[in-house]
Amino acid sequence: MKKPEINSVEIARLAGVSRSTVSRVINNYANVPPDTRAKVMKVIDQYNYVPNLSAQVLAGKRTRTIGLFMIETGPVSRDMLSNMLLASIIENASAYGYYVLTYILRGTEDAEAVRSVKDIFYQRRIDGGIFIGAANREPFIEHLIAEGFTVGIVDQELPRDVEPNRIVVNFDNDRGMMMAVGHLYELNHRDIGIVNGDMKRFSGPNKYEGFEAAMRHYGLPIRERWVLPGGFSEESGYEALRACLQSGKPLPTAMIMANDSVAFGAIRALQEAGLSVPDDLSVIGFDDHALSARFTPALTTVKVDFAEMMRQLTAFVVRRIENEGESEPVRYWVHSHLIERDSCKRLPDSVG
Amino acid sequence: MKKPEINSVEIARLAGVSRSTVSRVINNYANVPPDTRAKVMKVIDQYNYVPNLSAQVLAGKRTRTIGLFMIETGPVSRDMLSNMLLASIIENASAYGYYVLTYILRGTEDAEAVRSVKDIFYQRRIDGGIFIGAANREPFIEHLIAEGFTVGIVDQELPRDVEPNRIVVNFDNDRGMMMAVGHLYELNHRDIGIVNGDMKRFSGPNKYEGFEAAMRHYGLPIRERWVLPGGFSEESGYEALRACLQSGKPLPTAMIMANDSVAFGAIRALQEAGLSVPDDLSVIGFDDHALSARFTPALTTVKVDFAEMMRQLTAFVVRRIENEGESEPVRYWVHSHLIERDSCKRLPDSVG
DNA sequence: ATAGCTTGTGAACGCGTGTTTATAAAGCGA
DNA sequence: TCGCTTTATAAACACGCGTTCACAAGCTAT
Repeated sequence: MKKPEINSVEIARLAGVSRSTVSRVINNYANVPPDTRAKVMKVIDQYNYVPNLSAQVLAGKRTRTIGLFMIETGPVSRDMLSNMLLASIIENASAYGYYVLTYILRGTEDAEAVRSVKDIFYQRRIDGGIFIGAANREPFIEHLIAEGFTVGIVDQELPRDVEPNRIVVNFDNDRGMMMAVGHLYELNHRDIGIVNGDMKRFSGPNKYEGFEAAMRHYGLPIRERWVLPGGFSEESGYEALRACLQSGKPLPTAMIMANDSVAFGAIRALQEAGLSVPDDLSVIGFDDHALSARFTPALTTVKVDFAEMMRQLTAFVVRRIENEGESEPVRYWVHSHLIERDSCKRLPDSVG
Repeated sequence: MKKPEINSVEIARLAGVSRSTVSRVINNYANVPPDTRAKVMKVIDQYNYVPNLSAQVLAGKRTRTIGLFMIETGPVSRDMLSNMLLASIIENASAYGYYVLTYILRGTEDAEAVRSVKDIFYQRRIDGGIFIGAANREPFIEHLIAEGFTVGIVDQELPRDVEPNRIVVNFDNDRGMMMAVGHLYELNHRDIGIVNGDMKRFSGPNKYEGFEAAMRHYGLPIRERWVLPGGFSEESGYEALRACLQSGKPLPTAMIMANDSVAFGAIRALQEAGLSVPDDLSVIGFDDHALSARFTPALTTVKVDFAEMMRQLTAFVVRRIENEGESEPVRYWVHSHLIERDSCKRLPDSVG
């Protein structure tokens, strides 16, 4: 790329002032009289002068850049790397005058991952990082926090205790499960099952705990045969239901799925077995996947407001960046709400 | 963020050499003997030293950053901002040691848009830009090229003449249409219609031209009543078919849609009117949207290999960046191929 | 042994900007 | 008018690194 001919020295010369005066104008210092400021601004506008960020950074300014690290752990996070997440982070950052540098990370297990993220922080001097797909409590994150970086996390676990220096936004899975079970309860369902996500990763444990609590709240028993092991992919949902159907065990009247993809797979298995959703089984998913509204049957699901979540996360991160002293932990729960579509059926009022 | 205590001065001191020797080691200069290099490298590794990019840039190096500009023009480009595009650009750039700074641009009409892109180039000194959603020939792009920036474009138009300094990858819509019409022809369809995209934007005109050529090639007439005006959204597809059905005109036996979203809408309109796809009408879409495989009926569509397209585009842009002299125009057509699913029906062999 | 050459290395400068410090100008009270 | 304070501006330094240039040490050829 060709070099722009113009720099602050030139601007100063053209405006007939010194370079430091130009700097004071650009950085909105108080001690520059209106007429001088106007004079300088005129030249700046005329020549479309923009300060060189590298020089500014070298002289001690921020890069106004946030690293967005998408951690790739199988197909799950591919799905996460969705329009919503990225677009909202970029738009919100942009509103604060920050730019987003996106980086795809394959896993967070090896030392190489920590190393490459640290290198990006040091080499490119990004002001902060947002991590999608990493758990709050894993060593990877701990390392980065220990290094003193500003870190924002989309967490999937329940918080156990307060971690300092940390900015975390959470899915409100508890509430989501409560609404899902509640909705089914209102439709007179009493035999409710669940296809779990990966119980070692992401929202798996959290959602199951929420399910337990919700069932307890509504006074419903959890039957082990209706707690199906799963994952977060469509395949896992398909396999879970196929295995269940093959075992010949009776089905519940409704099932809650770890997410919408799982629901798609589960429904496919049911349909292949000649069963109908919602007539033979009611299904509720999680996430409100882009597909869900158009799926047949249109999927009832617990929608998480991702846009709002990212808006908050970005705001917190920017704020932390701009108030260097701060280090209080931040936790933000994003509301979820139920979207009723066609995959749940009302049962006749029972005898009770 | 706290400052890293270590810089090249420190490294030099610790290794017992001068700073320029450190620099020579880092930049792989020839005239440094193996033992000196080893000595320096050891200290570098030990302290996890990474050169400060801002300082490197200021001293004349590249930022190794590519700007990814997603132009937002209605819901279309929201759809474009998909996993595939972004992930492939990032991954490919990453393989070349480049990073991606993503920016969302609302339209390219006003001077403000050009201005903000230019500012990013000058201020952040990105090495090049990739533009998604901008047409190759619009003034916006011309401005940027004139400024001397390295620019890569995903184009939607047919090339008319050779434009210098330009890197463009194209959808192969002609071939796609040829395959779509050919497929229908093989299934004995002779009455083939089309729901056009926006004829003023993106691939609209290109696809229609391809459709014309393909129909001509197979010796089929184009009936005006089966050329429906549309857009690129699901709504436009729905409206197009609703209007068509309401007019009471007879339907063709098959229709090609501007893209898969349009097809979803069109199919919805047909189903609402009690018609079946593919029994009453065969439908082919474009793009192989994430939904298409799971849609009911699973949609036959022309798939464009976006990943390959982005791979090529990124490679070209990086190459252009690294060979500063070059300015030959680059054009690359990405192959498309037909994915047969369930939305097309074979008609009985006709009398002919 | 000396001139010429090669190889390795350090000193010094430049990149563009922010910021501190010194200086000049202007205003003010007596 | 003089000394003092305030205000405006310029000069100088720092940021971290690449690179050029000069120089020293080691080598070869005569």
